[in-house]
This record gives sequence, C-alpha cells and structure tokens, in this order.
Amino acid sequence: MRIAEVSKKYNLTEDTIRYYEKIGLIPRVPRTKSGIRDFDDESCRWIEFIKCMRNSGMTIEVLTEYINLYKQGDKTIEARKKLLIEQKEKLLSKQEEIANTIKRLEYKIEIYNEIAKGERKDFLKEP
Amino acid sequence: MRIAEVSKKYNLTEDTIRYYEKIGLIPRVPRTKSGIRDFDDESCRWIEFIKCMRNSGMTIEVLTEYINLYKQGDKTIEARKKLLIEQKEKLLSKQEEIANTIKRLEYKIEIYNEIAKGERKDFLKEP
DNA sequence: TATTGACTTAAAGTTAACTCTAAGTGATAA
DNA sequence: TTATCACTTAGAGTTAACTTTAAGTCAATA
Repeated sequence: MRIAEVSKKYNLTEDTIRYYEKIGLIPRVPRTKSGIRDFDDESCRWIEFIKCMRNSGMTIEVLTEYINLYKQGDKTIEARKKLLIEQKEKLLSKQEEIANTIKRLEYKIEIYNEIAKGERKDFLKEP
Repeated sequence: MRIAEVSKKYNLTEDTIRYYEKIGLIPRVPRTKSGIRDFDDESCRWIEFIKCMRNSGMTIEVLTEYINLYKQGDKTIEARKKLLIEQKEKLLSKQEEIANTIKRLEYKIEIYNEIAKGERKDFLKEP
C-alpha cells in the first residue's frame, strides 16, 4: 500500500503520515527497492492506533514514548501498561470535564429557549 | 479584586487574564482611577465561564465570536443560541470519541494484565 | 525519449494559544 | 523621600503540531 492510499483510508495527509514516521510516532515503514514506502498491515494498524489516540488529545510526546518502549521489546511491558493507565486516567478526567460543560451549555440553551418563547422577561444576564 | 487575586482564584496566570481581555475573550474589566484592573463579580463570572469552555477545548475564535455577539445586545440572542448548540454538538462528538478511546485503552490494559499473570504467552502483537 | 506524476528528503514556515520582556507608573512602607 | 512592589502597556518569543517548500529520484506513459 502506497502513502496516497493510506492517506485516503485514514483521512490523514501524506505529509502528516511522513511526519509521524520521521518523529518516531509510528515504527519505520518498509520501503520498496526504489525507496518508496510500502505500508503493510502492521504499519496501517499503527497509524490507525495513533490517529485514535491523537484524536482524543493524547500528546505526540507521550505517544512517541510509548513507541520507544515498544521498540525495546517485552521487558518494557510493565512500563507500557503504566503509561496506558495514566493516559486512561487523564481521559476520564477530561470526559468528566466535558460532561459538565455540556450540562452547562444545555442549561444556557434552555434559558435562550425560554426567552424565545417569551417566558422570560428578565433578559439574560450573561454569562 | 485585583488581578493577583483573580489569578489565584481561577488558577490562570495574570498574563493569561490580561491576554484574554486584550483579545476580547472577556469584556473590558473596570479600572480604578489609577488605571488598575478592579474585577467585579461579572468580570469574575466571565473568567470562570471562559476557563470552563477553554478547558473543554472550545477555541478562542469561537468564544470571542460569542462575546462579540453578547456585546451587541439582545438582538443577537438567536445567534448566540445557535453558536452554543453547535458547540454542544461538537462536545458530544468529542465525548463519544473519548469514550471509545477509553474502552480501547481498557482492553489493552487488560491484555497487559493477562500477560503479567502469565495467562498469555502469545506475547503482545502491538498495536 | 521526453515528460509526467507520485514519490523522496531536509528544512523552513504556519497557527493557536499562550508567555515573557522591557519600559514605565503610582501608591504604600521604611 | 526614597525605594519597593504591584501594576500598566506593546510587542517579541515560545511551544506543539503540523504544513509547505525546494530540490531531487524513479517508473510508466505519449
């Protein structure tokens, strides 16, 4: 699989994919004899994994650390697990924060609805 | 209330608060005769609101748009409501994405646990 | 055979969101 | 009254995460 195809498949620009490889965010992608990237299944799975984690806000720094541990083999399994647990905790906090913000927005939207229906004359004291 | 106090109260640097005011992310804060910011209740509520929204990932661009609408008065109430609804939708998507990532991390962590307990010999095919 | 187009690299540029610096003012403590 | 300290401003600098550019290679098509 060439980079163009992978780019479409995961909706990431070719530049971003090359960039991810360059900084070690995904393991080195195999090349053809003429030096062109030839993505195999494993490369694709890494890209999909990184994309998922990045989209949830995990930093490149943390993810490259994870890849570096992976490259060092099975002796880093505990360290990798620890890293994943920490990141999961972070996502849980974030999830809570977002849930609260959504509630707050819903409340504000409700007030706007009441105003629209004329049920509220005490015009909006923002915020 | 002076900026130092507000900074502690909301855990934002003084620079960030001044920056937020400068770019119009919060309405202009009242000053003493000698020109020093004197935060009243409303200013504080704006800061708290903006902090909450920023922490959930809402962009400065969207938030300044909201403040600008607010400054134009009641005729922008519908527009403000629309903006909030859009942002709420975005947060809902984000929430879902994060929930999926958390599940994925939990699955991976579980596999690491099985490996640790020796229940799995097929050593980890990442990712 | 010449040219097109997808690929390569290294390195410079961009964007969002701060963060810091420099130069200056005004009120209070020694 | 002098010096300290919290504040002011405008503007330059930083960081993370891309994104673009420039210069070049290679394989397939006109």
